[in-house]
Amino acid sequence: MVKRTSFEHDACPIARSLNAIGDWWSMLIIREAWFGVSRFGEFQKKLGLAKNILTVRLRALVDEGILTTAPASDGSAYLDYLLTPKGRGVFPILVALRQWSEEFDARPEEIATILVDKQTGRPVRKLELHSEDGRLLTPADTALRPRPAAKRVTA
Amino acid sequence: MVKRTSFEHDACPIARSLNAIGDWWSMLIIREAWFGVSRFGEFQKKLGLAKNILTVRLRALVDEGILTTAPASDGSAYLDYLLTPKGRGVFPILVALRQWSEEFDARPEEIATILVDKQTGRPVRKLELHSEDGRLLTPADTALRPRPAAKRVTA
DNA sequence: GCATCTGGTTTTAATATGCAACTACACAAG
DNA sequence: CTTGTGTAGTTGCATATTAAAACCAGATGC
Repeated sequence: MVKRTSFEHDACPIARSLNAIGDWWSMLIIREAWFGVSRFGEFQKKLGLAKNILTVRLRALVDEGILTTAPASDGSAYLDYLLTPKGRGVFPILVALRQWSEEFDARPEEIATILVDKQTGRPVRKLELHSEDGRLLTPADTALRPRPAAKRVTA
Repeated sequence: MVKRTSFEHDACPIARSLNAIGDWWSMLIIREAWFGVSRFGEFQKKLGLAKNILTVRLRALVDEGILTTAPASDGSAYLDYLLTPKGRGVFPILVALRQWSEEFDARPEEIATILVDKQTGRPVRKLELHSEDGRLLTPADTALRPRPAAKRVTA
């Protein structure tokens, strides 16, 4: 490849996200972490990926501040990989991916799980985008604008 | 790689989504298509990716039903690549990725654009997840459950 | 103290990526 | 009709990244 294109300095926030979590495994690692998986071996077993890849991915996720390593937790002096707030912030992306599959997948019957409201056990609604004043927005109701110049902290 | 792992038959909807649009370029192609880009050369110029890669990606996206080719549109008898409903359905994922960057990126000042409500020009709210009966849900309010057996169409 | 488990690293092979050069076709000008 | 230019790709090759499998070291278990 000569060099995998990096979007680290791209001005598009989507590209920047992808740069951090847009590869095949990172998102799935975050998904597993979401489910409470925290140990190297557990990730490896559940995802079935090669250990060297897992090593690299975990390190990258830690570098990006999406995971942290905690010295221990269950006694055995090994590492726990835990989601940071930034990592937990990926949740809407996971939900969006999930809902896209649910809506458009060619074989939805192969999908094993559904996301439900814990309180009622009923499936959740689709993600909604609202305006500042609370109106439900469709994609067509939105537009992109240049970011306003950074507002200086009043000093 | 011996073989790039495929999640086509994975039961997890997140993995299935990633299988379709989880690679470096596909999401960005969809983003550009969202902005109205439809021609091969335009994609190539805006994204700066190699033409062979673009060819492969576009074909894959067409195969997956995310894009369609329309015979023409502006006169010149070339192809237009247009989003299908499935492709437009990616919008929430794009928004989620964007908002994640906006919230957690280490250098948010480098982000060039913001998503606004067309009507007021004000930034949109964060994506919201609601229960069936309208309560706003936090990640902790949700759980995964096995998909109920497919409901047969009453026949 | 010896085997085994966990958490990796190293080696090697396969695949994907990217660049550049080349082809095919449409359309326009001369 | 011949040449020229722009679009839309394809092909070939060098290199990077990914993956599998073997290997290894320290901790644990017995």
